[in-house]
Amino acid sequence: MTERKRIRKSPAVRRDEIRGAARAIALEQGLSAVTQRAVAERVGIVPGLVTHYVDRMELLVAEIFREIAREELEQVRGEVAGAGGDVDRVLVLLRELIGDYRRDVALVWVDGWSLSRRNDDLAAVLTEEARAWEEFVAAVLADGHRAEALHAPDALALARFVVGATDGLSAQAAVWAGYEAETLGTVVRTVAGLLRIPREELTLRGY
Amino acid sequence: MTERKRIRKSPAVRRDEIRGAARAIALEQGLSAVTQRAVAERVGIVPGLVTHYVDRMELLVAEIFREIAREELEQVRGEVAGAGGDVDRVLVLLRELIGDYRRDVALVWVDGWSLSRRNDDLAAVLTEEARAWEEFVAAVLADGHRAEALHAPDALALARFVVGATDGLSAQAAVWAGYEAETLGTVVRTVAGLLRIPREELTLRGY
DNA sequence: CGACTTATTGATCGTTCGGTCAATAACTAC
DNA sequence: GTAGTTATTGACCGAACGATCAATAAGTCG
Repeated sequence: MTERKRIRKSPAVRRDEIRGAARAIALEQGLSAVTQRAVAERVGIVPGLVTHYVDRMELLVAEIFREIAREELEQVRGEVAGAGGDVDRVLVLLRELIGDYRRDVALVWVDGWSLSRRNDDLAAVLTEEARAWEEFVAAVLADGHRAEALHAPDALALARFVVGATDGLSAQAAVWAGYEAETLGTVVRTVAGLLRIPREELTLRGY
Repeated sequence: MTERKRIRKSPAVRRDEIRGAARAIALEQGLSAVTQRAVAERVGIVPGLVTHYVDRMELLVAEIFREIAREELEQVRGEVAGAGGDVDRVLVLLRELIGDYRRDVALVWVDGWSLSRRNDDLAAVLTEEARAWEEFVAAVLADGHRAEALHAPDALALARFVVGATDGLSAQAAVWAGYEAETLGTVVRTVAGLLRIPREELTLRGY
């Protein structure tokens, strides 16, 4: 019925199609749904062709995870860079992490944590990306500290706390969504207090 | 070689053996390793016998998760109940959640989050147990608030924050262990600040 | 001791997974 | 137009999953 002529494409294009399909599946149905057959069907090719372009499926999953994590980090990085002062940068960061968090991406992180026990490639990528996040947040905090807009003597330790806490909170929100809004305020106030950001800075911004 | 006489046991005993094996596997190798065959081999029976006692495997996984989560909650509940004052109860709670957290249990929670997308029974249990945790933490905070030992006007919102944050932090620690100790101090100080517990209360306890 | 209940086995089914390979046909280049 | 390169197919493996069911034997009870 739906038998059509086989279309021959350049390896580069095919590779992109496969990675694109894998990425979409990961975001829509989770990392563990990224299977040879699922990717093949989405691209409209035969399963065997996927492995022809992908050494091992485990590796593809790991690379797709990296792609998604990097994308998110760069997006937040952009938002934060666009913010005005040092305090604003921190507040924008928190809003991005909690308020405007992306449910699909949060679920991919959860999958990553769970799968990394059996997928070594994924485990390696996971720690890399987590480190990248920590360093980014630490840099934002350190900048604010240098500018004396906030108090963050040990920026890295604080960053780890912020990243860990927000990860957990977005994971929660992702699974039983419902109270992101009320949580955002609590998180912002908490971290702001930790950073000794003056209370009036928050109130005049509506937190 | 290892063929031995078949041993016939009472349904109750067999059921316990199966649940025990499933629990051990979940803690040692993760929730997704709780399979018909793995459980059967561990008990020393044939795979078919497992399903004979267990309706559906998905349900067994969900029930095992509940067992593990409840166990942990009750253990922490006990520790907290044994603590002296209201402030101490909160500090003990945090120590249990972050410092003395159980790596295997934290990983089971991560697995649960990830698997619950495809296992509805598990998803239901997961939300139940998460609610139980929230309510427990909220109760501890509310008690402290009533006793005027700390400031927690909206105990449930705060509890959700604490649970979410500690979940994320223990998940992190579970995967790339290494900085639990330094994290504990940060978390304790953060939450203590949020609860407006006087600083001297912490210093004289060594935080 | 013999009969009955049922816990237990062993065999089997259908599905999905990752991975391999010869055969084929679509483009390219001469 | 024709030959050659190779992207693509289709047909396979073996392994692991959940699940079902008749046949069997262990323990119990009269």
